[in-house]
Amino acid sequence: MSESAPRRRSRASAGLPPITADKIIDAAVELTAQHGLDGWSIRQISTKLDVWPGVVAHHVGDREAVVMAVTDRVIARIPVPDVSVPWRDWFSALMLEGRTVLRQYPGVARRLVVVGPNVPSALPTIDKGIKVLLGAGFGEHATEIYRYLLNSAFMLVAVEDDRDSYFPNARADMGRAMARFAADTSRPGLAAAGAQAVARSEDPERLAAEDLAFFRLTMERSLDGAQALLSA
Amino acid sequence: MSESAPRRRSRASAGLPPITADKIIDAAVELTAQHGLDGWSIRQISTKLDVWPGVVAHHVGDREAVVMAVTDRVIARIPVPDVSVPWRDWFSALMLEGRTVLRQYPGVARRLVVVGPNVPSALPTIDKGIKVLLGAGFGEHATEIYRYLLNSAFMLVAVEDDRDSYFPNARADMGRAMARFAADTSRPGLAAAGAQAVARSEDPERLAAEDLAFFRLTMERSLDGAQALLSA
DNA sequence: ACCTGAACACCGTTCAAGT
DNA sequence: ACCTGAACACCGTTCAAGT
Repeated sequence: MSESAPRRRSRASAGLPPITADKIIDAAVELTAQHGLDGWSIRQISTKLDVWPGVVAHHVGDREAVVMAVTDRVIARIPVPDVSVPWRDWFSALMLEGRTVLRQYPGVARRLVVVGPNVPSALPTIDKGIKVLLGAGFGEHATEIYRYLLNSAFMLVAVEDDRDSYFPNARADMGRAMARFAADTSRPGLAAAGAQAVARSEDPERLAAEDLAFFRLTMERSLDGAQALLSA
Repeated sequence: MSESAPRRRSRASAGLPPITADKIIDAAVELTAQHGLDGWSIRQISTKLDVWPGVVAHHVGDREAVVMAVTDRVIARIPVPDVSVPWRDWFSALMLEGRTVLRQYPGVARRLVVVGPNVPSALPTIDKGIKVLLGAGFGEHATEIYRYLLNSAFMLVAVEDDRDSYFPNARADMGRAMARFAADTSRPGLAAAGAQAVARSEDPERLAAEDLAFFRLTMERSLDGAQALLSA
C-alpha cells in the first residue's frame, strides 16, 4: 500500500508534462469512485500521479479544497429536469437521477447536503427547483420546501453510502439483530420489525432493490408532506 | 496538545485504582461532548486517563468499539414517550427531545441513523414506536414508517452537527453565497432564496432559532407525509 | 490481569532548496 | 513556476516485556 518512492529525477528534465490542478482532481474523483470521499489520502493521489505530496497543496490546496473540487465535479453530473415539468415529477426525477450519480461517488451526498449552495455546480439546480415550486403555488414556502425535499432524498443517500462504504457489515448485522425478535411476544413492536427482517434475504441484489424501494417510499412521503402545505 | 509522557511508574505500584472499560467510555463521552465523535483520538483518551494508548484497546477494543459504546450511552439518555400518547405527539416528542440530547454529542446522530438497531439502547424505543404506529392503523407499513420518521428527524440532526462541528463557517458562507443573488432578476429562483438569506442575521442565537424552525418544518412535513398513507 | 514502553505503518502540512 | 526531498507533529494498532 505504500510504494513510498515516487520518481528519480525532476519531471521537467525527464520531458514530462507539468501536473495541473485538473489532473489532480481527476485522480481524486477516480479514487472517490473506488474508495469514497473519506477513503483516499493526499499521499495516494500523489503516488498515483508520481509526484511528492506537497505538489497537491501547491496546485489545489489542502485536503478540504480537493474534497470540494471533487464534490463540484460530481454534482455537475446530475441531470436537471426542465422547468416545464410538473413539480412532483420534477423533484422525483432529480431525486432518482441524483441518487444514481451520487451513489457512484460515496461520501459526496453528505458534503452536498452539508455545504449546499457553496457548491457552484448546484446553483442552476437550486434556481430551477425554486422556480418550479413558485410556479406550483408554494409562494413564500418555496425556498424551505426546496431545502426540505432535497435534504430528504440526499441525506438518505448519504446514509446509504455510510452503510456500505464505511461500515460494510452494518446492513447484515442490523438484519440479524432484528430477526432475533420475530418471535418475541413480549415486545410486539420489535416482533413486527423482526418478522420483516426474517423475510429479507442477504442477497446483495435484493438488498439493493429494497434500498431503492425505501428510497422511493421516502421520496413519496416527503412529496406528500410538501403537498399537504398546498392544500392547507 | 501532545503531553507525550504519561506517567513514571506503574499504576498498581503507585496505589492507583485500575482503569476500567467504563472509565474509558466516560472519558470518551466527555470528549465527544466537547469535540464531537470524530474530534478526539484514542491517544487523547489515554492522555486524559494518564495511561498508554494500548490500554484503551486492552479494555474496550479498537476505535470503532469505543465509538459504539459512546453512541449507546448517549442514545440511552433520550427520553421515550409513553405508548399511550397519540402517534403524532409520540413522534414529535421523541424527535424534539432526541434532538436536544443528540445535539450535545455531535456525530452521534449520524451513527444512530447508520447503525440503527445495532445500538442496544435504541431497542426499547423501536419497540414502542412501532407499537404506537400499529395502534394508529399503519398496519404492515408500521416498520418502514417508523424508519422513515426517525430518519427524517435524526438525519437532519446529523447535518446540523456536521455544519457547525466539522465545517464551522459553512453556515455563514452559505448565507453570503445566497444573499448575493437577491437582486439577480435573471435567476428568479435564486433571487427568492437570496432575499430570505439577506433577511437572515448572522447572530448565532437567531441562527439556532432558525435551525429549530427548519427542524420543526421537517418534522411536520414528514408527519403529514406519513399521515397521507393513512387517508389513502 | 493489567499496564509499560516502544515500534510500525500510516496521516496532512510546511518549507527550504533545487531546476 | 514547479517540483524535490525531507521534516514535523500527529494518528490507530500491535505486542513483547515487566509487575
